[in-house]
Amino acid sequence: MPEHPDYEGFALSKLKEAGHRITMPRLAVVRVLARSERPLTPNGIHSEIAATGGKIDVVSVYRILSTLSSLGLVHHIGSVDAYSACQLDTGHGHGCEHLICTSCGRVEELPVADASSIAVTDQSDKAGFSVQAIRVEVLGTCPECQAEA
Amino acid sequence: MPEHPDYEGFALSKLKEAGHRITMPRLAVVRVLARSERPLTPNGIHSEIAATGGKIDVVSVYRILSTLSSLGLVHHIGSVDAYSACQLDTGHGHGCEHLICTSCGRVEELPVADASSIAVTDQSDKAGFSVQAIRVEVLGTCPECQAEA
DNA sequence: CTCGCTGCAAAAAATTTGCACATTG
DNA sequence: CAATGTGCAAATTTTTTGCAGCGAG
Repeated sequence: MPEHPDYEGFALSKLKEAGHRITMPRLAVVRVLARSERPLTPNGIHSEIAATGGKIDVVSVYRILSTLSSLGLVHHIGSVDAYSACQLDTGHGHGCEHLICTSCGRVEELPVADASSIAVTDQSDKAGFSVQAIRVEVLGTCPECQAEA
Repeated sequence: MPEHPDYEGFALSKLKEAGHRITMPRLAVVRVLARSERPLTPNGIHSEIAATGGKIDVVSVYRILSTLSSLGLVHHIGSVDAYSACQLDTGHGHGCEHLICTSCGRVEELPVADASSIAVTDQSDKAGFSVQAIRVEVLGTCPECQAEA
């Protein structure tokens, strides 16, 4: 049950669109990200690929992540210092919200409903701040983990 | 014009309160953080102290940051991978919002007005998610930098 | 005095860079 | 065939750990 319906296709077309080549290492990274329910570190991605019989250098993982990142295809999640596939159209310039379960580590990605309002709403004295992007990380416990407890 | 009125006093009493000793290295780190308008990396803090004639090992900076962090006295800002002084009372368990100017690097810290509502409001289907903490990073341009442009 | 904290030395981990070769389009 | 991207080796940078001695309370 991949978190992203067709992240692979989505990512590959974005890559092409940006004039990048579809290579095996890139495919491998994209696939691993697509299937992972939790954010992965560069090392995690590398081992994941290795575990699946794939062969790729960690260095390439870094480079590929950086490429994907510039295309908005992955998000670096600060609070856990790892990367997660991102399929939201970042075209509208806002950002997205991550629900991070501190128990199972799973990450849900959601569009920030009304990005700029978060910033502006609660502080009228900061209203002059022009919002380019927003990143929201919500740490907590997902329903499943609550049930287990 | 320190961003934090009396961060030094605030931090020191929090440290004591938690049974920690007030040492010179800790004082130095707290002061640098209090006076910095932008988030600093461990290295940045170290050089800043050195520049002021202070003498401290980077290792200590790491350890001190970790202590301060556990007391909620500093926040690690993911999108810039640096630390910023934090004076908000984190007692209410929510979190805080950072306005980060991508032009000058300055950071404003604000309490998240209605933390859980951010998460719950915009996705009723995720309502089962129990929120422990929220981190919001708003990237954009501050009024001053807009004026300059 | 005593225990916590620091500095120093060193190890471990993470990230970046240079370059020759392989591969995609 | 012509870039572009990869692997490998190695350098850098960042972060962690162990331990003996200093110093705050």
